[in-house]
Amino acid sequence: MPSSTFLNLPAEKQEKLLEAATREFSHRPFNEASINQIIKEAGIPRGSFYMYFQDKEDLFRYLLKGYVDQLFMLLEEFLLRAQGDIFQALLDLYDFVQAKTDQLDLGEIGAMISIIRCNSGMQKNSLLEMLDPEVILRRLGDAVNPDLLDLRQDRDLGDVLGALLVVAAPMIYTGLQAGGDPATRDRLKNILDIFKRGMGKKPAAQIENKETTYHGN
Amino acid sequence: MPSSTFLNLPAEKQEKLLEAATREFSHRPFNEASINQIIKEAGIPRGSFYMYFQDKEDLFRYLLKGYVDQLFMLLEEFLLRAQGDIFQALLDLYDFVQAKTDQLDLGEIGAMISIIRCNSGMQKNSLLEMLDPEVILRRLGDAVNPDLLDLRQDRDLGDVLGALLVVAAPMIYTGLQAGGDPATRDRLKNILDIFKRGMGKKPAAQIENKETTYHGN
DNA sequence: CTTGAAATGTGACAACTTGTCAGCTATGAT
DNA sequence: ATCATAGCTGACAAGTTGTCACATTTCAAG
Repeated sequence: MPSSTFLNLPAEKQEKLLEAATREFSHRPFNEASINQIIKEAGIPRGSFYMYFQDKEDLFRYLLKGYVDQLFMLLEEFLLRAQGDIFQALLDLYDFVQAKTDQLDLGEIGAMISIIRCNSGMQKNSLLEMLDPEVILRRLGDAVNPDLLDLRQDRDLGDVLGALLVVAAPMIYTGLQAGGDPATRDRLKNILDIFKRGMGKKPAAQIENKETTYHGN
Repeated sequence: MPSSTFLNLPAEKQEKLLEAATREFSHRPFNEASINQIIKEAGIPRGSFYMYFQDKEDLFRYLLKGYVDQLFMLLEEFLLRAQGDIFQALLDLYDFVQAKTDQLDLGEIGAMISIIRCNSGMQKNSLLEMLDPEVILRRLGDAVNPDLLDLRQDRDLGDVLGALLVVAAPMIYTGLQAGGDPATRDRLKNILDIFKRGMGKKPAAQIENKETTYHGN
């Protein structure tokens, strides 16, 4: 978290730093990104930087948090449009992000995508850190239509949303990396369908003997 | 990947380096871990280190890969014991890892747990990187009993296993961090059950017996 | 206005870090 | 005994980070 000192700064100065940071983090992965470079470009002295943020990680998280917030807002919007159908909304989000990929320079989402892409190696899943079920439930719970889901306990909505996002999030940026490979979208769709119908064998087709054929693949 | 030079080294010397690295990485998170410290402790000169590994990340990945391999082997073993029931095997793996937590110093798994714990901040999910569906399918495909699953296309087994591991893996080390909080195990069990039966609303008539084959404890 | 204490800004600095490279030594084939 | 090859080495340049003593601004009270 940035210090109050930073938040009290004129908005213009804040943005200059944040922009410089975005540029740096979208060109070099976290461990290679240089505070020196950022402050040089933002035109603030070294000492000041450490007034504002604890360290590089502090800055990185703050930046990413902002972008993740935007993603959540997008997902919320898609949920509303799809009448609370979370499966549909996730596919819509995938398509939206994918479309933005081709026009990277367009606004905030583009910047986020660059950062994620560039940090896909070691830091790839810093994003996933933010997928805490509690948080998800608080943010999306109201936008989801529970009538479309098979919920049997209070906790189920949180568990379902958590699992969905944990699976969908990596696929969304796998899609980014593959640059719109339709196979990735296909897989996302297939997995969502499997989640919907369940992966356990249904009684109708149940077969009792196990030792017969499951060694050949 | 380490160079062939490293792999040709006397096993004793290799281990000394790997052990030193394990110690370092389980005390400081990746970006703070120091190659200097590692080589000092392993008693090899700086130049040599760069003969063996490309850089710190190269070493870290190699180390982690070894541990992840062990986890896969464990999961495979649990699969065999559970007659190919992947849901049961994941719960068994959770319990096994959890039990080891209380006795950290016991062997390789203990070391792995320390590293994961220490790198839970920024690098938390480097592990997840290794959860590529293709790899999972190749490693576990044969040990899974497909008769227990509702598979409708060739690709479904890979997609199902991929999704299961992506969801279960973070929960397994969330459990680690919480130090055996029973709520985490409960949640894992609940999510697995939801996956089995499906999260989409069923037409009222179709709801039938669910907990037949699965002996949850 | 003046004063002075609190908040903020600053850049030189010490203590690291990393990867490289010119030259060293061991190995083993001829 | 020779020599090429592979492996080993540590001093080094170029970079990194976080700190701290000091400078400057802000602003309320006298």
